[in-house]
Amino acid sequence: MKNINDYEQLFQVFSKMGELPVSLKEAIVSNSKVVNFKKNERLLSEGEKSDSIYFIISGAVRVSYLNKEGIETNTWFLFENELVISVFSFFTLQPSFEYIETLEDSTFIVLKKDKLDWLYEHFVEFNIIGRRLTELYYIRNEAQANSLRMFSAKERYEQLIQHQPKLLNRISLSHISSYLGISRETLSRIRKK
Amino acid sequence: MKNINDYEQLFQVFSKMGELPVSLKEAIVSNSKVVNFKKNERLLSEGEKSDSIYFIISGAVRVSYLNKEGIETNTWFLFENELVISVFSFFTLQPSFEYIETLEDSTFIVLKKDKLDWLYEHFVEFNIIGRRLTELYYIRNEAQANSLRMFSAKERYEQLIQHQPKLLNRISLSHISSYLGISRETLSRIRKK
DNA sequence: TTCATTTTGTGACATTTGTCAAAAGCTGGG
DNA sequence: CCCAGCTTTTGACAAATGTCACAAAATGAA
Repeated sequence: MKNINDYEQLFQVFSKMGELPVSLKEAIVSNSKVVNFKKNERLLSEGEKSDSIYFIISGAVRVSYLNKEGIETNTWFLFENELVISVFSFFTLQPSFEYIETLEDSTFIVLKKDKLDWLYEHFVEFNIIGRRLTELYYIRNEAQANSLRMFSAKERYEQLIQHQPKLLNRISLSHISSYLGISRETLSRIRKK
Repeated sequence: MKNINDYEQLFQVFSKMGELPVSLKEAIVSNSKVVNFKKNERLLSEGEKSDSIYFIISGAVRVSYLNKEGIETNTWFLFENELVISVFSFFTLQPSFEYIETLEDSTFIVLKKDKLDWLYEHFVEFNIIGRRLTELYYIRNEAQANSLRMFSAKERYEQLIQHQPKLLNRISLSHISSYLGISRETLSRIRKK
């Protein structure tokens, strides 16, 4: 089932971050799996530990949680060639308050955390790649926090159109509204203008 | 001027993240400096590149930027035993939109980015420490973004009292208000109740 | 202590955003 | 093609938060 070509995308992403010797590539392949999920299936539920990292070969996912009124709040949308974890749970090993769900039929490479740790240990240079990728996702996250602090609902929507237009094609507006930190109705009214 | 004892705090923080051999400790000392800043001095201004990482031995700083109306917006407050950079600028090497300013007289260990990269290169296990620290700060940042999306102004203030009460002792309310993403006046009214 | 400066609090009002209920629009399976 | 179920839009109104102007309080230097 596993096909070496499935890994080409992953290797390209990793190679941009640092040295990726063949021995490390082989170790990644032999420690991971390729899995398929249908649309609206869960990779992770609330209360579980996020013990796997997913690389999206194709498809899309959302990382979300239920706020105190039980309303879905989306914190991330991720697409092909991106990595998915529940940041808090994965890094702290504590149960997740978030869940992860596919938005489309999707194919992933999945690597268990203990295997990842094993790779970090046995291929010390792999820590460079891990560090750089963490930095990149961190920057994206910070941009989100700043945007929420700094801009009005309308401005946040305009920024999204500018910087992440593909979201609008692939994600429903109600999902986007909670990502922007506003209500469904407010987003609808912003768009009307 | 540089005293080996100045580094004890830093070494403790690093040691919690991973192996810190003596040779690496020595390399850190010989590649960094200890510097003092008075209250309200700038470590970094807008437009400059954040090319140094600061470890706070004592004191406090804020990371801030001016929003489009020219109003200060604070994104981070950092205290002793914490590390300070302008995340975006430091990781991307692009000019910073943020500035970094001391809130109190402060003492730092300062390490230039090129020296840090040299350390990462020559002590590969140092990447483990760097990766883990990046993960920790990432988690904190994500908690901020979620809080801004999920909670009302009042709730965000209550969370701050619960989780970071020391901020109230050391930081002015007007600085805290922009950190919480609300106006000075609204924070004042929330507090009255 | 005194006074200038900075920070914080208040009132009145404007604006933004949320909430609830219902209508309209869209979509995929049969 | 049609309908059930989902998503989006709309209206009316409520609540939260912002803005401006100014007053009060706190702070710090002389």
